[in-house]
Amino acid sequence: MEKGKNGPDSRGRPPAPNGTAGGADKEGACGVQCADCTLDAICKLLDYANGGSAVPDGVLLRERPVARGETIFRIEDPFRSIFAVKSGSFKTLIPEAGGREQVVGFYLPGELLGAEGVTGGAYPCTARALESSRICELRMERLPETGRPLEALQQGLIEILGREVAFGHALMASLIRQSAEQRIAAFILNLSRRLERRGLAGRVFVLTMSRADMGSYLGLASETVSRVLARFQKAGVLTLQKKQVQVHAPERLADIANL
Amino acid sequence: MEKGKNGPDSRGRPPAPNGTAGGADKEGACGVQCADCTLDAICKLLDYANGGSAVPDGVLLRERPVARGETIFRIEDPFRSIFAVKSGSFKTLIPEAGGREQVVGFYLPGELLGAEGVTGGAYPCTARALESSRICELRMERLPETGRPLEALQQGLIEILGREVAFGHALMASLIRQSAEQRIAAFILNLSRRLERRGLAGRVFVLTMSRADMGSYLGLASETVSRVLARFQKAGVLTLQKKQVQVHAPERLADIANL
DNA sequence: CGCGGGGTTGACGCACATCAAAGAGAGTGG
DNA sequence: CCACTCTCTTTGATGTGCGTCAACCCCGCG
Repeated sequence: MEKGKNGPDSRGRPPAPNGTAGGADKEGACGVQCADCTLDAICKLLDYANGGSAVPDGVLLRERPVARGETIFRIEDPFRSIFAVKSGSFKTLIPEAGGREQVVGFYLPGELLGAEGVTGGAYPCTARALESSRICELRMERLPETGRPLEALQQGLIEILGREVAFGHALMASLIRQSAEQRIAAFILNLSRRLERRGLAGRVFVLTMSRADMGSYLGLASETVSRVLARFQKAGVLTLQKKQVQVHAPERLADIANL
Repeated sequence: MEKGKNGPDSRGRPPAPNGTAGGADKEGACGVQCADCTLDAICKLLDYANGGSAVPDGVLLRERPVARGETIFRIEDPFRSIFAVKSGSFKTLIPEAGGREQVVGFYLPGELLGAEGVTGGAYPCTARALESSRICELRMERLPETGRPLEALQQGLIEILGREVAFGHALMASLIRQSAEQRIAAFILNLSRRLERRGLAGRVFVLTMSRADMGSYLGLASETVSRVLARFQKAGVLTLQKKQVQVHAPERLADIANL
């Protein structure tokens, strides 16, 4: 359980209208620095890290705000860009019969979105913001304009995709065959670790997605998610008030998840 | 219809083999030509396709035989090579608590094994032959010796990994939340299509893995796999004798799987 | 103030895991 | 060539985790 994709972010305030002009809020506390972003290696390569770039405009778009509920790409859209989450959180989903949607991933600050579309020319899923967020966009189709050697860029991509694949395997192993308690324990723990890896708070954070989203992702009914979380709270493993979780005993979660 | 799980692309990694019937494994009739192998683009690039290669020996090892039950790489082994299945079939697995093992993938002729290890420097799972098989091995660490531009090789890798990721998503969507019948129908159908894509027989083939392996992969008990297959047979959707399956009504399978 | 969506909680039933036992090959040894 | 063992498969009986249905609560919003 570990690698990849799912999760919320650690912030706490749901929706700010639009562009919380950063300051008065804790918005600052919940994003990642470039140094903690997965896209950083590529940004640096493009000389974007220090601003004085000779690269044409429009190849890398920095820090665009995205409103809660906004869709940044839709399934079947032609593949254009890879996105890095700078703050906030996203889910990816696949439409299902009957108008339902299956959540296939959650993305936290510092993680990359859309790399799955690099093959096949189209995105295999839809990506939607769970709260008001900020993203960087790397327009793949315009990379050749930069005149940079592609080799290092490709190397970066390979790293990213390789991690996704390995994570996917581990994830499958943890979902299939596990009880509801095990899945949810692993999920919470996973979120916690991913946040900490980026230098964010991993013991106290906000579950930005709905119980139904979690359930869809974990293959459980939202009622079950609710019940299990209540059980965890009763057992003193964590505390939750509304969407905010505080993890008291990560080791007990690990134990439940049988890691 | 609900989740479409395999859609247009359908690559993947489930299981199955094809092959030889009967008791001894002869793998003659069930292999793929180089033209149908995923590694082919890279082989060609190395001039291996036509034999007259200036590339140092030992970079690409061709057609090594592998005995049933043999392990070609183990979890945590340092990453060295990517393997292409030329004939036979493999499973990949992750050890679980309690000595059990979780099957995370099946690999058929023409498919690639081990690409997941390209990141992180180690294989994230163990790969074992389900029957006596043949593989080609591409030693990644020695690629630089070839003096070839890496760009095209990398491009190939990106394609491969991208497909894996997309497939993983679709797979998750199809496993989570589906009934035993749906999972098994989708599984059989997936095998069938993957075989056909490589020019092998997709209506009659051999399930080289055990029911327990299938169950592990699909998140079901082996008894359930057995029962469901029997039910399918009774319904006239397929016939099975021993490990050999004959699919009579792929469209009914698709219907059950709700594709 | 009334409406609607998300969350919690309870009752009920079913699909599937688990336990158990018997049958079918396949490999081994005498 | 025939017992013997071991593994894999099948089939039956029993139990239970969690999905489904339904009611209710809480909160934000128009």
